Amino acid sequence: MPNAVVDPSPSPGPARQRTILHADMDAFFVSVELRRRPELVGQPVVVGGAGNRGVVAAASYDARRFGVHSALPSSIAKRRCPHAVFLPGDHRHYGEVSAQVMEIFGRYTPLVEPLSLDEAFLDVSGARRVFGGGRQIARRIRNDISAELGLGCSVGVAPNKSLAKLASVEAKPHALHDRIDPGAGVIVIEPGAERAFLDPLPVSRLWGVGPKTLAKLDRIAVRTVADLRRLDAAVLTGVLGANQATQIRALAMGRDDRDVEPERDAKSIGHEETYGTDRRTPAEAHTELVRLADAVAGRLRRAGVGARTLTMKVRFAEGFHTITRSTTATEAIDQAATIVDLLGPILDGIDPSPGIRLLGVSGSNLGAVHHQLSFDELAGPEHGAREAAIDEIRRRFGMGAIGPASAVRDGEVRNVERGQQQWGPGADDLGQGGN
DNA sequence: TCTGGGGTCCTTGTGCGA
DNA sequence: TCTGTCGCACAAGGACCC
Repeated sequence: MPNAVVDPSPSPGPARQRTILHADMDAFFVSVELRRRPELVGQPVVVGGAGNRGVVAAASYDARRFGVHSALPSSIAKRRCPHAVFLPGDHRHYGEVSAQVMEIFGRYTPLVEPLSLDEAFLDVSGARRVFGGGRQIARRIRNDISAELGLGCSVGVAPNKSLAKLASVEAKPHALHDRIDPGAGVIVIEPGAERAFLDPLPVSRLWGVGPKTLAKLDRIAVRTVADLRRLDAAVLTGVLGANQATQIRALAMGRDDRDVEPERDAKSIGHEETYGTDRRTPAEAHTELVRLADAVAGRLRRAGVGARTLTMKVRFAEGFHTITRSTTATEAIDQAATIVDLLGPILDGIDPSPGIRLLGVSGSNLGAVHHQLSFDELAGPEHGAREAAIDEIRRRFGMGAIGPASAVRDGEVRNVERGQQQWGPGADDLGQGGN
């Protein structure tokens, strides 16, 4: 089917009735794995980090029946469902399948805003005349994804993003004790039916209400969206602050005027790693910093940007305590050595002996890089030529082909690659102490 | 039971110049 | 010259999302 020809320009005026879809793949990572391994269909399957510090990325509905869900520590998941099959996950493959899913979305509207690999908002207001109403389009998308990719997808249809997202959750399959409820697949919230849909929902379902906010609301006996809507605005502001109070009150009323934004520039690029065993010496910590800086610099160059602000994150083993330290340079940076030069002294000021379980580096304040030659560089090879050569070698031979000398262990380059360790350290991370 | 990685956005505190 | 305050930028931390 050719790409849809629709008018992407938003009509002026608040009275315009929008039709927003939220499409969300069902147990995406697991479902993709089951396509490759059909013999596992019907069994509890978990994708995630299998190491002692890993978490569950996705659980099949058969695993969810045992109380296993995403973000659950893998150690607990194994206890709850010892016979589950654990798979390590394949971020690159999920990215490829995700692109196919997004291509299907794009057939119905150019206004597709991906939220992650497995979900997106679609503004189909301008596509209704060509493809039918929101429900019709939602069904067609589900059919396309099922027929072409063999995957399940749930879709919420509503006048705004927040409601569409809530509707897609309601449309999803549910794991019950004795069976799996397949769910409606598509749920439509018609204009005028917003409050009837919202009122009975628990407040925790609203965007922006996490564990902390939920606890605050619970203290003032606000448990459902109806409770929240009826609450005096001044009381809510007193509890949550003006900004958050205004925001979640609007959502509780069914109001959300955010547009679907197809293209959003990244605001930061970063990497972080949790180690299977803690790093306890300055030398170990420095080695990890070099690896992370190398990975972040590579991604900055690939994105064609540099970062002015560099932030280092350190999480200590004891108490899960985390600190961040940042520094802002006068110019945008995309070279690993410069990142190490800037963050190294900060790391040197932190005592690793209590045990560092996670180290992270990220760059923000992104912008164009204006390369300037220093005296050293004038004396040495052409500036940027070394990094360009490294990037080219990696493009042709893979990330492990070349890397910082300090990242070499047992004759292998231990580079950091995006998504490589998405769900925690592997069981084989033994640290470097004494190696 | 013990908590990943990649992000965004917000709040609060502080330093600084006008 | 001293003091207050306003706005801004930045740093750090926290909450939240998938």
